[in-house]
Amino acid sequence: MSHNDSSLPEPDIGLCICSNLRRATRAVTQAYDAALRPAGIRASQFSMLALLKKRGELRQSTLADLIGLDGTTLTRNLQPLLKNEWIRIDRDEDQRVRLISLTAEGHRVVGLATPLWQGVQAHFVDSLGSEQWSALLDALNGTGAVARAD
Amino acid sequence: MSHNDSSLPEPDIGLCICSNLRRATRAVTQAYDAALRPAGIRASQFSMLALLKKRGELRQSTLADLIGLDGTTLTRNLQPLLKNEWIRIDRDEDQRVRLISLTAEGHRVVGLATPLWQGVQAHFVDSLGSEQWSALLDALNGTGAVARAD
DNA sequence: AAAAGAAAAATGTATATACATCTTTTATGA
DNA sequence: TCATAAAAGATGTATATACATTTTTCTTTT
Repeated sequence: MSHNDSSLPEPDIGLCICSNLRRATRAVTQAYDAALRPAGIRASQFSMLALLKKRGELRQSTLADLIGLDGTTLTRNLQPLLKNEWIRIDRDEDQRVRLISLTAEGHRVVGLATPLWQGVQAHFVDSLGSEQWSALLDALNGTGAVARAD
Repeated sequence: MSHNDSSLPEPDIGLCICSNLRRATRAVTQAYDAALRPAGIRASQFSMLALLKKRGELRQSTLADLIGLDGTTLTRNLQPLLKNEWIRIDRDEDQRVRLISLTAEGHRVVGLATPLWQGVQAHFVDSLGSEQWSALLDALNGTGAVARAD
């Protein structure tokens, strides 16, 4: 068995906020993806489409801000949605701007997926209990705020 | 502005556990990646190398379990570590099994990265406060457990 | 000992993610 | 007006992620 090079106590990597977040996110994403699979949509895609349904047409950069996604990542993430014809991309008067909106197919898929989302979401909320659930959302908001404050 | 197709209240996607987790994880990962950049290593890579340093040689499948990573993902994630010669992959007596261990370079990089990790981790813990910090870790453990219980 | 089954990892394919840089278009300023 | 700067996206490149399937090796069963 190997030892530390110094006599200082090694920090506990097991408490790393980043790796704990990433591990939990992998597991939760798999659960949501599995629940949404009958609708042929993934969790990350559903969050974009549901936002477009709620807010209507959005600038691409606004969509990126709202989801907290790097702009270049959003450019890539829109491609599968386009390929499935769930969204439409139009130009603004300002020719630099792209306006994203749901197609009829997109509305249909969100409608299909929404009850599936409700089911898995309710399962998590019930299992956690509403107090740990809201503690989680609070902690995530706080943690994200710290990260973005840098 | 578009309305719901039915008169049922629309569920609030803003409270989706999955999308909130994913958003926070993106932001936090960017902060940890930025902090570790001077050592030439990413957060997800650091968590693997730090685990190997702590535990010594591990079976590939054990490593996957410990990080909570799909086995096929780990196969891919090991490639950059191999390319940088931070790890070595040996065969067990059982020729199906791969044994992963740190090289001298790997130890060196972990040593370089550890104080950087400590810095960013301390920043998050301080900013959150220890109570919200432990609430976060508890909630993440609970949530991950729910996800894996399916 | 040969066939069938199980375990471990790799491969094919698709999506998600971000940094550095580039292109296009609009706004500004001398 | 023309040059320069700024805004909005797209592209090149690299990593991260998982499902379905395949390959290799070992174990079990007959």
